[in-house]
Amino acid sequence: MEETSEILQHRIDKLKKLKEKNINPYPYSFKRTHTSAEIIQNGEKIEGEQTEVKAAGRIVSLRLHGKSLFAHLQDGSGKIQIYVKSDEVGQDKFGLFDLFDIGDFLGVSGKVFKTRTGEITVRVTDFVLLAKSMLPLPEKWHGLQDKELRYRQRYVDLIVNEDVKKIFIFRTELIKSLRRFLDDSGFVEVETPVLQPLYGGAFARPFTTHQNALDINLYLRIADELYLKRLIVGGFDKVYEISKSFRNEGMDRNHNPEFTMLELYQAYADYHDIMELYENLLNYAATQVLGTNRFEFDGNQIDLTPPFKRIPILESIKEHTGADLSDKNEEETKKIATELNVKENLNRPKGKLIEAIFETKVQPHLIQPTFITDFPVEMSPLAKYHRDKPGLTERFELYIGGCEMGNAFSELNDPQDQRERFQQQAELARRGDDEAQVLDEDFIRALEYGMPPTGGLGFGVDRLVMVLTNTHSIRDVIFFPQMRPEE
RNA sequence: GCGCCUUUAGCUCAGUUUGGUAGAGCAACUGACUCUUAAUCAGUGGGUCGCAGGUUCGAGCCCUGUAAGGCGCACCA
Repeated sequence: MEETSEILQHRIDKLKKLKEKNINPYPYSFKRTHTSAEIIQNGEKIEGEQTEVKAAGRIVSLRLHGKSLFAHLQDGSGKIQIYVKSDEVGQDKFGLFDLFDIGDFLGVSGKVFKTRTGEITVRVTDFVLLAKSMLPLPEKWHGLQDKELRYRQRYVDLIVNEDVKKIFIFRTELIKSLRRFLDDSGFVEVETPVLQPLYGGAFARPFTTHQNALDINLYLRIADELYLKRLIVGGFDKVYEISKSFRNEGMDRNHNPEFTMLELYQAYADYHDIMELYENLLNYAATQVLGTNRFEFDGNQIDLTPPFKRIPILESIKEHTGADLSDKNEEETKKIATELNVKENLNRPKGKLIEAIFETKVQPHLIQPTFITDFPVEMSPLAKYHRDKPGLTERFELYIGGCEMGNAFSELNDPQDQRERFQQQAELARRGDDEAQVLDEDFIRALEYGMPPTGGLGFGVDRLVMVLTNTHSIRDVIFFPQMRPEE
């Protein structure tokens, strides 16, 4: 049997007293005339007038003065101060505040006035309890600090930490502006399966699940790519999807097992066209949401004015290390990696070694938006061979503030080549790479019907939100980040 | 996976070089107070010190294990 805490017991007693007074602590609705923000916005205009306003919200502060009181009500738009006087609402009714607590929802009617200190306030003539709160809110000036509690009980975090809500509203506005740009550019927003019989389009371990009706195992998608390209085959010229993907891998401040990706595909375009599209998309979205295309991330001023710098990956390595890897074999590349003091596992194919050198020696320096292009073919099984450079593909990644912000290519549309790339992946899988991509016969069949030349792009929306809001943990841009269950 | 750190009242935190009756502020409760806003004033209650062991006459503190979380590294398009 659980012992009832002192505070909870007080609230249970208050609830009982309310019911004895025939007051429903959980009534059904309240007709507002104004939000708190609207009252404050129109405050000067309606102040002193006879117009009655009705507002509602959660009591977040309460200052009792015997026969009068001040409180703040918090609603979705902000906070509004209310002033309640015993002789205006009646002594009995005023006494109800003995049964109210910070955290309760209240609906009030009254006229707007300005206090001596200049704050727009509702002088309450009537009020009604809208919902009783049974648990105390965190303390008023330190708020809720404990990260574990903030993530597990995001609802409390949102009540008491104003900036948290701002980030999530920013997130929504950003996604809206991304949609607006793509919609206005003739892209069609589509939906493709989350539950897939095969997974593909990225290197990652999937989550698996089971469908009872068909008695088959299914995977939660790790990317939308292969289905969106099927739609290009089907005759859509420009498609995009904003959706959750799921990767069964480690979690840290840049990775949550489920995250939001935006993928887009454009027929008759190559990766040069996609670079242009992407830099314009980012410049537009940032300007729409921030009001400017310049912002601070991690102590650096970032400027999103197109065009972004473009540099092939091997040249970027040469620039930052002096090492020219273009004509080196696996053994020589390994030697160079060792000399460069790259501390990662070096017993890997050349492509992986290049990646490792790039990540440690180049990536941290890519502060201003930079397209890194022309990746080795073994790292890019869904990208077309480079039209002039053997062994490389027409692929780019964007980096901003040292963070990877997307991946794109001239999409491979040669079905025979695609089959060979899948077979190479199968070889990697046999050698123990559990993130190698699996052969998708139906996807190859789609390519065999013919896919036009196509440029495609995918990027993590969460990370874009992080960079634009100068946030350093993905958990701060996802409402309910993955946590171990309590107890 | 490895290393470091955190865990004490509803919340934010103290708790000492050297183990000796569990502390503060806010929140709560009682009373006073009709323009306050960290309201003020007087008083009161509230603890399985994450959990389990160990050392000790005695552990919030020392030791071992364990759980959750954070940070860094590794892994990871």
